[in-house]
Amino acid sequence: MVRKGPCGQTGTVSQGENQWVLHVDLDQFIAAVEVLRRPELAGKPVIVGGRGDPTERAVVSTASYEARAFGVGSGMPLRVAARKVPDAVILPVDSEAYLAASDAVMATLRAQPGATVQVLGWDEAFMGVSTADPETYARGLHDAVLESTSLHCSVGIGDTLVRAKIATGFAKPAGVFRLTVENWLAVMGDRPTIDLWGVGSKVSGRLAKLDITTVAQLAACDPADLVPEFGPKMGPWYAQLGRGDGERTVDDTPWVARGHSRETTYQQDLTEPVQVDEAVRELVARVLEDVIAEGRPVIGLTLKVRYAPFFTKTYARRIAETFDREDVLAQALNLVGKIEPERPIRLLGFRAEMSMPEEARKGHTPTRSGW
DNA sequence: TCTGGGGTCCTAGGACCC
DNA sequence: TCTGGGGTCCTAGGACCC
Repeated sequence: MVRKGPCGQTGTVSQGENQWVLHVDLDQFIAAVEVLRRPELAGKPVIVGGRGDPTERAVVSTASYEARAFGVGSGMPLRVAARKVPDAVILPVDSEAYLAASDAVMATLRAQPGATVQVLGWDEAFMGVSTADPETYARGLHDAVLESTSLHCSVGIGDTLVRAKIATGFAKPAGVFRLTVENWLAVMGDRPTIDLWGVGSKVSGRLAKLDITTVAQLAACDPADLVPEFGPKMGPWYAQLGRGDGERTVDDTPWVARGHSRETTYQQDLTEPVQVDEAVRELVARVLEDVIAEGRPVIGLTLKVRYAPFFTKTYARRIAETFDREDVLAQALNLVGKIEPERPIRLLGFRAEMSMPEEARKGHTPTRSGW
């Protein structure tokens, strides 16, 4: 499915001063962590999702290779997955275990000499390294992670963050792949735009309406031509993405959250105002726990409501900086007044936006740092 | 088959001010 | 009495990522 091995590039190193971006991604991270602590699961179809109960409203977080062979993938309703793989082992999500494993992996990456580490999520990170031989460095990285955590990872090598990130897809499983300006079009040119990091089904569809279906076509287009469809920022940005260009520097500035949110899908739709009131109080309390732990004032609130079956509305409000529990709760309950009565509610979410320290505003974000 | 939970950023349109 | 144009703030919604 994905190409493996060396990319066959020839000639000189393209990077000045041997600076490289590596993207490290753990293989089957969640399933691998579960198998580590229950070795008897090795080789079996393992599905992790929700509370591990396939009769509940929940989706698959990760499926092992054995389960994927049956057509199970992330995001699929747990109920459907269970039907596809009748003898699957279905496990509840155990975030704390994954976080602990993640911390061990990241500590190993940071311990590499001369490395700058930018964490992207539980199971992946960018690394900035200086070396004349990035492939050897990458294999050493795989071995170091395996030795310290018993987990396998794949490593993408690139001259930009975007190329390194996409390269990892060709490195899996447990391999190394290099993607630079020199082989970008040869490797990616004929592929559909949706293969790009940051292009999903909607954007690839809108690009197709402009007769842009491949990465090569996107790379060749005039950025200005995309502005009418995508706006002044996103238009040129998609064109740049098509070329694989973008940020080249790995930034290890600590990440500062813009806000915190909690949301819950109810196993039975809420129909009574009393239930809604109670549910919002509970969400607000959970969000405030996180906010108070950070010690930063709240400046905005958003209430998200999914009316059954699948119609979502958000109600937002900017507020005067406050740190007061009762104040936030009162204003949240005020937003509840906007909810349409008489409609069953399947999901409620609550988000608090926090004030940002001026110097942290530039701090990178976990998922869009390379943009 | 019936769709989680935690994030980020962008855009459009209305309100308001000068 | 009716109206331009620019700027900023706010709300709602959309798209994407892990």
